Amino acid sequence: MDHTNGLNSNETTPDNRLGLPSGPLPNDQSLLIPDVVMHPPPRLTPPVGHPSLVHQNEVSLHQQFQGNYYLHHQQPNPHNQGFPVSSQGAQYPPMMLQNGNPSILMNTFNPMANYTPAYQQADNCNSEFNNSRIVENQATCELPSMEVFTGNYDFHVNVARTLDDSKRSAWEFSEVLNKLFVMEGRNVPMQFKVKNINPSMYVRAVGIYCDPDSSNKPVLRCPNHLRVDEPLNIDYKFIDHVIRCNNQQPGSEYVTVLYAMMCRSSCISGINRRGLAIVFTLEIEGRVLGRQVIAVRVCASPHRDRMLEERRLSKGEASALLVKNEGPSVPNGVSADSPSDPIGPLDQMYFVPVNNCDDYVVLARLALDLVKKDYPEGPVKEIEIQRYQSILNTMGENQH
Amino acid sequence: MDHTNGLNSNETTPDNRLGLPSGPLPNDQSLLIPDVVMHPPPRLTPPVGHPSLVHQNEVSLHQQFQGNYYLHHQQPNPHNQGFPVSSQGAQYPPMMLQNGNPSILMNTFNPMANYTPAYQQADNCNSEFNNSRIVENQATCELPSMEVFTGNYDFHVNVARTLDDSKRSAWEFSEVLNKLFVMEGRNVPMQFKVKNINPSMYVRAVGIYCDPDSSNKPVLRCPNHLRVDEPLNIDYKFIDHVIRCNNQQPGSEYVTVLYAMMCRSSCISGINRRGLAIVFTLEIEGRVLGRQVIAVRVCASPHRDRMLEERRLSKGEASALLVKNEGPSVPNGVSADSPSDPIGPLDQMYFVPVNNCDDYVVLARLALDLVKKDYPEGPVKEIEIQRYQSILNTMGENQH
DNA sequence: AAACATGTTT
DNA sequence: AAACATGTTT
Ligand SMILES: [Zn+2]
Ligand SMILES: [Zn+2]
Repeated sequence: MDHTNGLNSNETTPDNRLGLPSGPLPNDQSLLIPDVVMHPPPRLTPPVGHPSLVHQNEVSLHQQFQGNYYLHHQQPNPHNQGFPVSSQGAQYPPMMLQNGNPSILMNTFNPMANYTPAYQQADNCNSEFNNSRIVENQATCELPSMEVFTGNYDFHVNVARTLDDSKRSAWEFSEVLNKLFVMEGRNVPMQFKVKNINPSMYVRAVGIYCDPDSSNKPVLRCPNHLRVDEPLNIDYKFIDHVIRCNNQQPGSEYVTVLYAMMCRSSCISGINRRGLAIVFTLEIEGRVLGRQVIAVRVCASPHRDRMLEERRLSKGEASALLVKNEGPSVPNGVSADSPSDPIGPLDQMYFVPVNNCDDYVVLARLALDLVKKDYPEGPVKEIEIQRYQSILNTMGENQH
Repeated sequence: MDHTNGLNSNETTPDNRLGLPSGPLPNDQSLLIPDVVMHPPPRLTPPVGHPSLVHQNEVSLHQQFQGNYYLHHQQPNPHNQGFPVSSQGAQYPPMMLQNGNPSILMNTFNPMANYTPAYQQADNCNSEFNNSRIVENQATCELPSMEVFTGNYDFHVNVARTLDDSKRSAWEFSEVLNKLFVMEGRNVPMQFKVKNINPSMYVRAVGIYCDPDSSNKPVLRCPNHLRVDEPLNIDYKFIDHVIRCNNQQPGSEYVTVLYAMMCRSSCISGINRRGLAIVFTLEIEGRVLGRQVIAVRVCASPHRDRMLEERRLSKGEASALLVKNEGPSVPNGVSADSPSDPIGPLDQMYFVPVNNCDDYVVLARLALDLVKKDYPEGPVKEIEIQRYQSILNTMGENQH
């Protein structure tokens, strides 16, 4: 099925109709809210995972968050969909270590991905964050990938267990369905694990419809919930985003981020009973390092509906259900690597930590040479070459 | 229960929030759409009904619509509710005979009614119609009366029977419940019978919640249905009105008007499952001549829901249902008169047809004298005196 | 028309 | 938690 015809659609977003603030680039609504102090990784140990182009130390997850670092919280980033005034309810709270060493970016970039040049709306960005790094990318494109891969940073997400063991708890997570059942507007703690965390990493959360007939459409709030007089819409810029990131909590084992779903799965003229998933991507500078997907149902009775769906699954009726309305129940199976490529795995980024300026320059020059030698001619090669030349210029390579 | 505190509420209407057109008098959205040629009454015969102040001929209903006359169609008239920017989803298609004889208005006016001076928004009015006659009145006040009375003009309304005898017809009418069950947006023909029709008469339709806790609130469309990109909202001025009058059909027995309900009874943030009724008032110059009330449920399955409610009624569960959600099931019982008063029945208007200018003036002078003699001192008396003096001025009473 | 889906009331 | 209310799918 070809969904690229969405490029020619005349879709408009309700925020325009309702006179919500829209800048010259309405698709980009990136936001950074004030930082929260967290802990940096104390030491780096050799990495595990993809060997190519990687020279890096590893830090165990137990040690990962023991220092002080900032966890930046970035708000929904709509994607560039190639047609006017259409946005996506996406959220990506970036995790940033502020005291990281300088690193050389050894990047493999998927030339086939729907990559959109970075642009930002200044008024959506917190000045403390170098938001030029947060870009539209394949995670926010018209048809975001739902392929799960943990990547070299062993990216995992886990829904925290609710403390309410009654049958009226605000959320329940079905392991067998890999599906979150949650009431509208209730915070759910999501726990992210990342090995070898880097200061520039962040997690992006993008809502996507499971049904291929809808998965090229952005997940936006319904007209009812868009009412500007809704208490929860006051003093909030992204009232059209279904996924809202409410804050984040530091921890020693993982980073916990609170997400709330601001529409029901049944919301009329909104999600409209379509199956929904959240795609979490671990990213750096717009490159996807890992991806996790969780199906979500936002409903009034999470317990009842979870029981019904699990019963249906066990009765073998799941296939009909999942194919039609819910989409594939987001297999928990994980591939450690992203799709392979002549020049190495795509869509991933690796970092070579160095603790002095001279070595940094030496490694950057080597990386530049490798790109010039190994990359096929094309825009990707040019971008990568520019990257290293920019680094070398900055580091005073111009001096001699 | 005292509902007058609604006067102090800070309610606002969604049309303001959504930036819909709102004139300096947002409560008044009177509209007249182009006239439809119908038939005038061929002759006048003596009247039946309330004797006081009535000198008039009667025309049988069979003869009533045999000539040519215009049936004006007027759109929802919001009421003045005594607080800012609140409007009511009201509709009143006026029936006007264009070739009627001049008449003296012998009016009894209820001094206790919440009468609001007439004002109009020029751009809402069809120029062919003297819209200064269509006013805010007690039918559009904060707490419109739901008392049924046929009045001296024997005002009756009847829901046309659907031609679709399947169980999926667009509407069904329950006689026992006096309740219309209708799908959203589907036209329902309402048949109005009026004895002794006068060219200035019209029918107003106002939606009202049956539950006293809500009956002082206007019946407005929900945010979902207010979307300006809804096809049915294009080129329509009153998208916030639940009751839409789609046209009217001449007939020899009665006037048929098509009404469509533009929200479901279940619409979130709108009717929100509250019981609803339509109050039809036969009026002239803002005076109420008769009133009929029909309960309405706008739903996806009119047949099923009618059966369920009728079954509930027969099981004696109706009382609980009706009191709580549906309100009194709008008794079909009818009183021919409106509440009595020392100077005669209130809220009704009678017409003395005369076929020459001189007699018209004589009768008007007599009416003036009667008002001066019998009416208690007060604003009502002043208004009535002004009315007759205005008539006499117009008829050249000034000449001598 | 019956079964189902899904929010609300009891 | 079960029953009910009410839109949708079969
Ligand atoms: Zn919603
Ligand atoms: Zn509605």
